[in-house]
Amino acid sequence: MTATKKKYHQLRREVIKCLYYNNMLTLTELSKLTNKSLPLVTTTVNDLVAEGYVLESGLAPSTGGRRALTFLLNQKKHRYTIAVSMDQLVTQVVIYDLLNQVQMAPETMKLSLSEYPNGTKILIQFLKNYISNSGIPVEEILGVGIGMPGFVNADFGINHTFFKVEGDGNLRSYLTKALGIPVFIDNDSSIIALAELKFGAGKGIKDVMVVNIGWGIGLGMVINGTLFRGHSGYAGEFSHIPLSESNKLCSCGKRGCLEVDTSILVLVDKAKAKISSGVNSSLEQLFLDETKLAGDHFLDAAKGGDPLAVSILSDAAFLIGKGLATLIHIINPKLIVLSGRAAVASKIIMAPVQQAINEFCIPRLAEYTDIQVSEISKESGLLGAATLVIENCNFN
Amino acid sequence: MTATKKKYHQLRREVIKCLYYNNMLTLTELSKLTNKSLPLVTTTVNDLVAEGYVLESGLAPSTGGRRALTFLLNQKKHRYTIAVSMDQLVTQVVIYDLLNQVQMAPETMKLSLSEYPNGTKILIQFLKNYISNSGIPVEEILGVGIGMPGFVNADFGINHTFFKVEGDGNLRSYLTKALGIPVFIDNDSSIIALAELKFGAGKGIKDVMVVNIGWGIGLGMVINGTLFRGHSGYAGEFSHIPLSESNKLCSCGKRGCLEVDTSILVLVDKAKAKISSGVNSSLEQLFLDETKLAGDHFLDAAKGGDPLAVSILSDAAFLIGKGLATLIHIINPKLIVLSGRAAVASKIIMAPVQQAINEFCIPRLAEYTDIQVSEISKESGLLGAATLVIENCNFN
DNA sequence: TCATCTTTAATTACAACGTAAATTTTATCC
DNA sequence: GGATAAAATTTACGTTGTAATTAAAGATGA
Repeated sequence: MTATKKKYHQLRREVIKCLYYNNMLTLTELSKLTNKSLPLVTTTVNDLVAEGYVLESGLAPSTGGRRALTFLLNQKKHRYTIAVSMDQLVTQVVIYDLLNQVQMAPETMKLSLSEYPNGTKILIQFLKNYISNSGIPVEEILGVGIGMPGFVNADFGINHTFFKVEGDGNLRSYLTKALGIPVFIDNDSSIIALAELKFGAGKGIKDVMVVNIGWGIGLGMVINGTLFRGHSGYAGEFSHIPLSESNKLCSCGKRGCLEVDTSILVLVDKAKAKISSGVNSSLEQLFLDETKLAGDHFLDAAKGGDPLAVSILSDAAFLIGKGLATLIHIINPKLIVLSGRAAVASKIIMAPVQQAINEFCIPRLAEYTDIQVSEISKESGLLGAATLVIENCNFN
Repeated sequence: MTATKKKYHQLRREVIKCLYYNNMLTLTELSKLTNKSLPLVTTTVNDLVAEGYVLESGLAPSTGGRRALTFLLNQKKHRYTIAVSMDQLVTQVVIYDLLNQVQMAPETMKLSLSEYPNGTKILIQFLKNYISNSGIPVEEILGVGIGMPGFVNADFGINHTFFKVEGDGNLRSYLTKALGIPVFIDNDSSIIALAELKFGAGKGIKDVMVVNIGWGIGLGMVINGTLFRGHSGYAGEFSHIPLSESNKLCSCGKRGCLEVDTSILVLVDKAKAKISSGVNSSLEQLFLDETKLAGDHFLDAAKGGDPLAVSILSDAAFLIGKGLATLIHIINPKLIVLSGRAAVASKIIMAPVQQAINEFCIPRLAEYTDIQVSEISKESGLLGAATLVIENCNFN
């Protein structure tokens, strides 16, 4: 392909992405978002309309002069993304169209990554079933985006922690081959940060830190408006910074890691210990119901005001706040978003986090960083995975 | 000025900067460095040669084909930078030409920023004298670059900690007016990072952290190849992260700050306390000589192997290493450079820093980050200040 | 030692792109 | 309802980039 043609395809992709993130745009807006001239954007959009990728969608409301034509992505072009969101215990999949509308009810599977270190085949079968049940032809699927825990190098497509594969160790190419669809993988916390950046509280903000409070503590970093991964792809290893005074041994082999005192799994253990030592709590009953994960029971109880759960969660949130104080000192971000499973208990988390920041941050720094709880935490794993596909696929 | 002319001037400036950083370049190299086409770079360089800014400098050694013409900046164009490097106690100034060759012996002045909170006038007089003694006409001076401690917003030209000025509080415009030369200011640690990025160990590396170990502990961050300042300009407040177990109160009002146990001023106090409690040390004699700062005596003693100084400095370095472990977890940089006054005692510092990193870092992360002691620490404050001018002036 | 081939630089021609002026369309004001 | 103002398109032209061409140097081999 000639250099000129490559450039053209690049702009074509940029235009599609802009419409994906912003739904409906005028030519002037597209020109500004892509940093390309209006004449060039105009011809590119015309081509995309002719191809069927983009639809003309009536006139924009007047802003005092001639009304602009608006454009949006065409659902009837039948291009879909498969979004997969994994955590330590649960894997979820859904299929979206280009407007991020769900095409088939999401499916969930329990898959404990530490129990099934070679769960790759289970994952493949799960995805194959889901895709074939959807009835959507493979050639209409742009790609499969997967957010997963572990040390993931997104560029090379390797997960150094889970889903080890034989040969070159390249999980992405292995899955791509197995499914017959382009697969893109990234760390779950990076994926959540991507979702916040494009669709959530971080939209349009340059420096955003997204904390993923779940079975572990993760951090996705947005710096200068793009996902920051560090020199070798492992930036944001927030959960193992030396911080806590606790002496408990972490899975990483060190003591004092943030994760040891703040992951929801640990909080559940703490609650169980308290209960068996005689403390009364609604959790005692809830934990008997095994149709739901203990961690989710715990969060429900905290949200419902159970004193034990609230107390344990508050303590953890305070420690996380202390970690965030360090982050604020180093990065000076505009915004910190609290997300992940624990975000449902937003009211209980916010106060101690803010309190810790007040206590451990220089006031001048603290005042420049907003703290928010994610409003899209329940779907951000899937939305981010879909975004990963859009960012990387070819739109052929 | 039309948009076209602006673009032309931008490329002109880019070419001059590239030659400033790389000394001697061919047209092909310039084209790659500026991301501009060869024809365009060729005409731009020809214009610069005609103007006298750039000199043709013979043929490059052959690489197997036709030999390329090389170009370098023309000293005889008579354009100079004034570089000012300030710390809490000492201010230094020098005048460079475009090849960073010293035009007049540097001058040093003791100026304690905390004792003279309004030292602005002293600084102005000092610089005026130096400039007039140099005999270089003002119109040949491209600008004055100043690296100074404090919360500095380089874009707005404001120092929120020192040198407060009346009115709009804009130190840069105040100094520019007083000196009649464009002035550019930045935080001293950012300046040192800039110097490492352009002339030191960080050359060509994308993610570099530069630690400034001096009267305090500073951090200059290079992320994605450029100086990172954070959302409101205060990124890298490394010295006040909650870390140490010490209970000493920091100047910032908190306890446990890194600075409380690691700044050279504190180390001197520790040494003095030990000496008066009866410990023998060569420092006892050295501290009597007041022609040199106590901190420098301390570093000399450590470098010379004095057991007391070595022991105190090693302990501090270990704590700094613990802080760096946090930094590595969050940023995952390619390189950490240890610089500042303490860099002269590199051999004593390196071992405990590395030890702390081994102890507090996940091995996978630690192995991806190199630690080095700066080789240009003695002049990096001045070099960086000159660079600040080159980065921001107009070359008229 | 000279001719030819290979490699890299510099130049040139042409196509792509951006800028800014001109034109069109719409809304608002009188 | 017409004049005016504002904003969106279109057009024309100048700048920039791409790629082919020419030039210059070294390498190779008879």
